[in-house]
Amino acid sequence: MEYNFNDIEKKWQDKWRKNQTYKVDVDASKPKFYVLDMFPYPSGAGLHVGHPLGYIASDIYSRFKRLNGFNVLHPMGYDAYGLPAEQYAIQTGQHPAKTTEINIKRYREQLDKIGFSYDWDREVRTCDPDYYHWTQWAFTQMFKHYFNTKTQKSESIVSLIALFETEGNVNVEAATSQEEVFSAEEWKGFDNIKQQEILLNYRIAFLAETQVNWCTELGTVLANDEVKDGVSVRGGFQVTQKKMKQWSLRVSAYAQRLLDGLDTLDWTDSLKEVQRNWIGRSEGASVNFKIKEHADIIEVFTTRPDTLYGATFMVLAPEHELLSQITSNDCKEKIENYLESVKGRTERERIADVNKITGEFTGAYGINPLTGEYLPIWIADYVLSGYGTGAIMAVPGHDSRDFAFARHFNLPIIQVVAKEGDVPTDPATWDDSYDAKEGKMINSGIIDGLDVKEAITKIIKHIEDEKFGYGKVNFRLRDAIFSRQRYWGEPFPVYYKDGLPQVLDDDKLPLELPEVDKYLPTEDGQPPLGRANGWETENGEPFELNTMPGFAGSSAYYLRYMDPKNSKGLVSKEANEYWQDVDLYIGGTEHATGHLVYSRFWNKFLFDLGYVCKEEPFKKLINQGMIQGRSNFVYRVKGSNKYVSYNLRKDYDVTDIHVDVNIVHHDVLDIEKFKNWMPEYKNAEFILEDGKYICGYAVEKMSKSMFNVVNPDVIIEQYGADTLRIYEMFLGPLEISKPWDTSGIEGVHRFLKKLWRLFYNADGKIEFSTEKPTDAEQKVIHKTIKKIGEDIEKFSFNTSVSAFMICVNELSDLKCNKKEVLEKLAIILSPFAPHVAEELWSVLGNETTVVDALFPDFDESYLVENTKKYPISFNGKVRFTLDMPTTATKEEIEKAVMAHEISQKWLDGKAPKKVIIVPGKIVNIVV
RNA sequence: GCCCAGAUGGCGGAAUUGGUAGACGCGCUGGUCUCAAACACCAGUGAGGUUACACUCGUGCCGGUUCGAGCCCGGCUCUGGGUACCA
Repeated sequence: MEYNFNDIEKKWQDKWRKNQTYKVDVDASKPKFYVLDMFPYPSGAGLHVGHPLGYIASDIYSRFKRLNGFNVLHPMGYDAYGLPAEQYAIQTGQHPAKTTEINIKRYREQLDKIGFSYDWDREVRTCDPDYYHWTQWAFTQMFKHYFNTKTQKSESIVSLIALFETEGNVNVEAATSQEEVFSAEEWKGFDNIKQQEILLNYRIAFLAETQVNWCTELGTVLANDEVKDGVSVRGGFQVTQKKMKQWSLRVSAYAQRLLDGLDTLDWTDSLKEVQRNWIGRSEGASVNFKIKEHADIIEVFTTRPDTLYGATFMVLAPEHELLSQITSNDCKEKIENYLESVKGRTERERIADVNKITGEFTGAYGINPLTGEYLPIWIADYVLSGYGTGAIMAVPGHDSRDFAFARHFNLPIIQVVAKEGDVPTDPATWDDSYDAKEGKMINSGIIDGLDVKEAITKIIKHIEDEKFGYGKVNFRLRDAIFSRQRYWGEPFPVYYKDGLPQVLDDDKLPLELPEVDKYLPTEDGQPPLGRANGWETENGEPFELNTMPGFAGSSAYYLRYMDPKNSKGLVSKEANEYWQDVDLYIGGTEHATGHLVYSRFWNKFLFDLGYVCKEEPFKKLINQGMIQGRSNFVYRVKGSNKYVSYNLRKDYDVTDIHVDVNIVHHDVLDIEKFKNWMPEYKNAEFILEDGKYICGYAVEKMSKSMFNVVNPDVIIEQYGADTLRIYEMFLGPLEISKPWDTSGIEGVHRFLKKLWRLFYNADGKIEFSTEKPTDAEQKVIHKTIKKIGEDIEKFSFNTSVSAFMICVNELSDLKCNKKEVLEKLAIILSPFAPHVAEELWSVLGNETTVVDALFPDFDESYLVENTKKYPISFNGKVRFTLDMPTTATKEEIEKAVMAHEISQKWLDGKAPKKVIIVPGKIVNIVV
């Protein structure tokens, strides 16, 4: 029998399905292992060969763990809500649920062909009411809790109300936007509306005014990356900054815990670093500045309170709330002009434009609390309203942005820190500020002469004693805006009573997404849900019109997989306590900040409430690299329909044209296929080299427009899923980006055919021997078992594939057909090539599936070498090799080396200066 | 700008973490088989050099440490990714 991969793969996929080979359940008799892929958004384009890379890696690891006796949870599902489906719905009128369903079906067909070991009974879809029931439920829980900063935990809003009733909010330490202080008596005196407004300031899920990029034409809020040059990327419509009531999640409350948790995780340092930067903890002080001739106070956050004596001006964000009150009459016009000029710019644009220094003087002065000096107050868009207090004290001597600003507007610069050993110089002569946090304080009153660290401690104490500020830790991490003006997302389980939001009771969940006539905003600018008929409670209270964002459904899906059919809760206690957390999570780097911050937050919240037993959801995480496309080009001679081959193109004036990589083989163009590819090439003429048309190539993003997309289905049809799986791994290290070039796949395919011939003789008959393997055969297989086991644990799958090739090459050379050896080979190969391994395992006479076999142990005794080929080098250059017994002593080795004739040549009669012998490694002789 | 990762044959990539650079595969060259092709198999393949050896050079660039550096240290160049005036 030939290696007929199509039949074999279909046969085993059917059997696995029929026998429910990959179904898993809680099983206390076995240790658990949870392997998770980042679930995909099912796009209309289907999968290309880049997508399954991570899935194949995780599948190999899952199968390996199962062979080692673990009960492996390895599920898959779909992140089914998303913008493309909604856009398509707007264009075609088709319900996004319908197109999503079609896309999912296509994804499933493609995934099934690759032979994954997913337990499909556990599939989840974020758009399924049985699933988003629990997304909505989690939201209602967030509505019903607040974050106690003293205990660093989320606690019930009911307990908060009890506190208010006994002592007001004076002693409450909470993550809140509430500023007004009230007593118990006052609280009791407030009416229900006032009380609800106050509570909203404490809830983890809260409604707040937020600055958003509003696009009137599209009737929606846009993300920063959907806006460019003040207009929407899609459509080019005007975008303005607008304040809107939006649901937000108080993610920032968890900033410290999100930071601390990183230390417990087995993630790469670079990924942890990205998260740390995103959370952005900084220590410093909050300082209050009085304003000349005004009662108001400007609160400022600084990480350098030590430089307070060096502050020479202040800067407010253009959005600062005190701006209109403090602006002097003669400056009003200029300030308004300035505000007009920055209005259209998004935060990202303001930040990105480093070279353009803009700002305007308000006419007001702050008062330095230490010196009583007047500091002119400016506004500038380099100060952001979303960070700190939206106001800074500017210390141009020791902050490079302040320095640039001071230079540009001719503001004074004072030196207050001098580098150890340096004499103070005139800042007017400086090219840049001195930002380093080291040196001695000068010109600094009570902290003069101290070094920076001491100065910070002392000045904070002073600020606190004098009551114009306090030491403070600030975070960059902001609360997550949770409202979207879209149709295709989870509806909020929220209705409005007297204009105030209330959440639905648990027994009213899920609140299902209603039908609408069009997927567009209403005429008066309401979100699409404004079109739904009867979108209100039984009592006529209107439901929320916004829907939830993409990250809502992906924040707890790993928990749902543990218990996907549970109608009583997100996950049962039993299932959660068994599966606990994700042992291995594989996905792309693009989720390094968004998804991985939000789901950690979500999980910590559920942990506080006692619904999950682990505080961190993803123990180990690996980012797979991107598969890039490898594009091919043809070269058209300008002004003609003639195409010149790659190496001849220099003699002509040519245009590079992308050509479909699927009609190019080893960079040779299939001319007939090219002529039929598009009508314009029908009558193309060619200038060939050696009778062939050679194409050029380039590594680019894999995309339709580059004609370099390769579909896994096509590869599978031609070479089989096992070849695809192995080739994807063989391309290079998992974490690294690398180009896809179908050319190399034949080597992998040849390897599988060669493997097949170890089992089948020249007549195509299965033939194996039950005799004991020879030592040479044992050595080959045991060496491979060892290498494969180690490589899989290191996720070094490309080197495992080489090891398999070497193993098959060596067994072929030995003409080995011993059952004992072949059987072990089938098992260790099965995670990589499950179909062919299963087939070969079964033809050896096994009745059970190879999936349930035991990964063989290797026997060290077969691996012992008794001779070592020593490289003998002179002055570090290898001149010859010498076989010595591994037991040889240094003295014996030296004697043998010195006696060798080539040594005599290199010694040239001289005595060696030094002889270095590392037993088992090398010999080096210094002459 | 900052952070992270990387740079090794014609190509994808190996290298036990300081010890024979280029495993494995692709491609290419020659050969066997075949009427021919495909498949398969065998041999060769970093550059220079030689009939063949010998030998010389060689892991982005410059310098250093070491008996010995692709790997460690200092400085630079380039590429990819992330991030963004975060006070």
